[in-house]
Amino acid sequence: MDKSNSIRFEAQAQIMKALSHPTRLFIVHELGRAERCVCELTEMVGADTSTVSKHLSIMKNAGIVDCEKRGTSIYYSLKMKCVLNFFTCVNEVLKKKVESQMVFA
Amino acid sequence: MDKSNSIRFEAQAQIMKALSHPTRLFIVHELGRAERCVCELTEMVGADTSTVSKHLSIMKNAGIVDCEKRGTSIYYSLKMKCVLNFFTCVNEVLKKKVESQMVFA
DNA sequence: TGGCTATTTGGTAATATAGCCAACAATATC
DNA sequence: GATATTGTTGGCTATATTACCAAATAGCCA
Repeated sequence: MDKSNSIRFEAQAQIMKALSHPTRLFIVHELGRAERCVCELTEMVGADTSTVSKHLSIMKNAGIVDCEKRGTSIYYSLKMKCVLNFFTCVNEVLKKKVESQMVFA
Repeated sequence: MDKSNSIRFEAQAQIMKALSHPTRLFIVHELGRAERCVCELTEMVGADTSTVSKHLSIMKNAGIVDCEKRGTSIYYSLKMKCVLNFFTCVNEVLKKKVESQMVFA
């Protein structure tokens, strides 16, 4: 693994990491439907505002979401649209996992 | 976020987490080209065998890779082929990030 | 100005992850 | 059987992540 590749894999890993938390996946899922302000997401997630804000900031830094201030609120939107396609792929893996585990049930 | 969705997001997050480490991404990339035994991967990665073995075990549990014993060695292969497409998506995000950071350079 | 509302940031404790070494298991070879 | 080769697992330490609370910041409106 040479240096430039190692840098690339680290950058990719950072994006994947930003997508590796249930709450963040929920938010991505929700933003795939419509943009939302922090307070709406906070309500939906059911956690502390600061917690949700931090999740959003992680995804913003990773380039997954974008935000725009309008009035009092900050509206977040999904920038990385292609991630939605990937969920199909992830769900297939999950389906296979469930099936293979059924063998032992 | 109702209960069944929360379970689904957690399951998805586990798969994403298994893909959130540079070394594991390197391995996925490599297995996308050809199957490899642990010793080959260990050599390529340049870490302890136990470290590589643990990375592989994490991905195996997640359903991302598969393994088969042949002769003395255990060959790992990529089960979740669709992940390779996703890298295109991730790389686009990276490209956008680099471009947007250039504005401030 | 002063008080709201919306959001971010810092601090902290609990938990999870990563990597190395050592020990173990399985198998092949002499 | 003894020994070498290939992988996995347990133990340990260092580091990272998460979630909450409290405090700071920003903009709006009376």
